[in-house]
Amino acid sequence: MSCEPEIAQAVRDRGRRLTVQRAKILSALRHADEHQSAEQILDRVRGDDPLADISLSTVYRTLETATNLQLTSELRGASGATVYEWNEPGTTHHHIECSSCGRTEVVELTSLQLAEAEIRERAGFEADIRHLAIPGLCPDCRAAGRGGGA
Amino acid sequence: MSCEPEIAQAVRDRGRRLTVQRAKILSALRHADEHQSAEQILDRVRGDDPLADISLSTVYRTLETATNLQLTSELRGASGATVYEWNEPGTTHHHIECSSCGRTEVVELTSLQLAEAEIRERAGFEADIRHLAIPGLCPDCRAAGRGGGA
DNA sequence: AACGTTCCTGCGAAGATTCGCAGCAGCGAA
DNA sequence: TTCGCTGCTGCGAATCTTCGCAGGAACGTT
Repeated sequence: MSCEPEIAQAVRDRGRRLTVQRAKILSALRHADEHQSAEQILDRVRGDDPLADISLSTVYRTLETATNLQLTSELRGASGATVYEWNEPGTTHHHIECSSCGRTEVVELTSLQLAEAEIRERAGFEADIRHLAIPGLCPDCRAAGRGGGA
Repeated sequence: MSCEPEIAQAVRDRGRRLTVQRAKILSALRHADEHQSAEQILDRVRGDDPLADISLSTVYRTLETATNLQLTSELRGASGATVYEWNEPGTTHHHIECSSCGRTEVVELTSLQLAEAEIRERAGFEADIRHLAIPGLCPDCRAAGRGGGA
């Protein structure tokens, strides 16, 4: 894919080594249209190149590294599933997940930028609120009276 | 402890059964001064009553149930640790966690209430933003140039 | 106080994620 | 182009969390 040089650049610019494994893992995630689990990413890598034999540990480690480098985001949903997604630089969006049926929706939230400022003031932390998993109740489950109470 | 009737009430009010296990687990968490892992809660239960033999599965299940009932909150930090805490009714606070050194800080954030309204408008979800784990960089690590870039 | 219906629990197994170690490979220097 | 340092990978083991099943217990009813 044509964007691989970009990925390579991004990794090296941050002082890390570009390995074939990293290139393939990040490329697979980048070209996925939605968030992916570690296992799904590995399947994609193998689909692109059946000879690629990358271990699952490496997938986890690469994604951890890339998340620290802010190339990707890691979302640990309340349902227990951990998924990853590529960060389009400069973009922001949040995942709201129904705690009753598990459905997730992607939303852009401008009000969260205020929270970053508030955190900086109150705790001195430099918060990174670009991609958050927020629990909630979807319209259907709310209408059906699920969640919350009995 | 004197508050056990309260816990019993809270569980029964929500249509669930009050078992000795639930009472002990929730009581242990309620009296802890900070968030606890499942293992730590089990240790506390055993500390209070060495005869108590509660399985770890039950701790996990009880906390899952209690979280759905909004009696407790579950925080899955970016560092991978999952911890639980008792919800003081009507209170709100957020955990900000340094992605470099792992230190966490508790902050009250009023600006997040705006986000609930924004989510309701844009996605129709009823978000529950009372206890969130937010990634960030603590002042020390920021000063030391850790995290973020190279 | 006894009964029956469900919900809960404990156990063991399965699944998911992280860790430790030895060897390989990327990248800068010569 | 070759060399060397150090970071990265693969593997297997350890840890954490969830699941499925069979038996036991809570609560409403009688």
